[in-house]
Amino acid sequence: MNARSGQRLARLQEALSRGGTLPLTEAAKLCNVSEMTIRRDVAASDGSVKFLGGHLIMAEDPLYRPVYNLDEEQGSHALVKQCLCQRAAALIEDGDTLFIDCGTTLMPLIEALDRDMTLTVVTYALNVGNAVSRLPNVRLLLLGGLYYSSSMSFGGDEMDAAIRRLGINKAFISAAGLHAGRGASCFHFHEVAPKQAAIASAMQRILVIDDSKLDVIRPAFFASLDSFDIIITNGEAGLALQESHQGVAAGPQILLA
Amino acid sequence: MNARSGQRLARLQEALSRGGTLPLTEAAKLCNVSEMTIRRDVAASDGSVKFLGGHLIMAEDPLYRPVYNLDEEQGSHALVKQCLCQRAAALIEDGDTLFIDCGTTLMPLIEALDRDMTLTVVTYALNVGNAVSRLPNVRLLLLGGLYYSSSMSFGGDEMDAAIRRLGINKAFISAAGLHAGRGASCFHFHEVAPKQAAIASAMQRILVIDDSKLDVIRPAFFASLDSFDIIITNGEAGLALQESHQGVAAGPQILLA
DNA sequence: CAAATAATGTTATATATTTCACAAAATATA
DNA sequence: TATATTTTGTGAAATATATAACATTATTTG
Repeated sequence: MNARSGQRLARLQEALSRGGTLPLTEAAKLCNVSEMTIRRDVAASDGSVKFLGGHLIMAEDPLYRPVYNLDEEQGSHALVKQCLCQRAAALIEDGDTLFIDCGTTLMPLIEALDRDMTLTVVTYALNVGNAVSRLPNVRLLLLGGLYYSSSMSFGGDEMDAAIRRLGINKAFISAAGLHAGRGASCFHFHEVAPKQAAIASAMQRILVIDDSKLDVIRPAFFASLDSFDIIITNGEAGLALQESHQGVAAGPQILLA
Repeated sequence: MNARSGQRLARLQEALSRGGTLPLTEAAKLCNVSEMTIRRDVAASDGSVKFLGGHLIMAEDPLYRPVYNLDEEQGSHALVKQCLCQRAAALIEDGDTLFIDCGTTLMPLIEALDRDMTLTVVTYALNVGNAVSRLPNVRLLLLGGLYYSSSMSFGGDEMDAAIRRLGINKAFISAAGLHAGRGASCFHFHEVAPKQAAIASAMQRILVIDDSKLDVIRPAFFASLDSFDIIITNGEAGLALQESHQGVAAGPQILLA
């Protein structure tokens, strides 16, 4: 990078500082040089500006960008989770206050929310918070605390009490395992308190869990099967669960997506 | 434009709502459809999203941009803010517990953090939380509550007490205005409590503010000039402030970046 | 001022993206 | 259930963009 190149880059950055894009042809005119020279300038720069389709744009710092994860875990079961969440979203009514649990299972639920409904979402998950923060008609209550990157969620002593103070209509709970006898379990112990608090204080408790997690046990148990009003699942194992609960008055309603 | 197309577009707009670009391949995966379908959706849309070099971007039309976009503010003084934050980062020591205020001013501070230091960061800002959540050596304490999209931060009754319980070494505070007589002010009233709590409980209070905000008054005052130990600023107005505090024993130390 | 070096411009080539036309699938309608 | 309609997927052709090699123009330096 030479002396003039730096000056040109500064000029281009200024032009881009308001956002938007600058066509390469415009950039070349602006600096009174050829398009090739602009290309070379950008290539030699620190990466603050870059090319995209013949236009210059400000490079977005990945550090600033919220985690919008379509991670590996989600990838394989993405379709299933989407189906489960569509079923779950149908339960939501205008004005509801929802609790949305951490993990990737319930992310499609946020996408499936009716944009015209006025809702309040309570969560202790950063990924959920990020997604919900973009929805204009949804009030977001993020329960903070110490961040656990393994589950992209927060934990802390006051969380339990904070959740119990809230009037939650519907609690959408996720789990890493569900066993007919032992109940629902998760990987991380800090999730237990908020999950239990949500189950305890919500009017309606809905477990959303795909069939790969049925008949599975994970280190931290947090609720019995009967703690839930509705369990939304799928597959063979889901059908088996549904049939075993046929006619049982007290237990949860099993919905297959 | 058909019914599903609208849903997909809404999802894509959400993914793009904070700026940045989304590769067509990612967009297709996100919606579980082919790239061609995404192309058709975008073509049939009202123009709020468009293509550029195989990536989706938000159209620069201000009509479609978020009502109150902090990104714009960030761009304009990005270079200045980076300098200020570099100066600020030099004050940080291994093992420190830092309070980082909301807004865009202190975002470059996160970038400037020494990756080898073990730190704890306390914040009530979602954008700060997102950025810090990616740093492996930094413990993140995000103070949650009701989300205010205008400042990308949280507010709530318990925040004040929560902050006062913490042992904060250094509080990095931002402001929308600083006036020699009236002190520091910000736009949003919900920021007052956490800012004041941080100032009250921190060992060292550092105000980071660019010169465009000097001699400016904003609706919510939160601290007098003397509340700060260090003020990091720049420019002519910064120099004037520094000279007026020359030899004053009690007041804050003014650093120019 | 001429040789050497650096910077820029031009052209051709390689690569990627966009468009188009049609086939396949899904959905709606009779 | 069969038929029409809509929606989506695929691959080839057209277009645009990115890269690389070399020619040209400035700039420096002895």
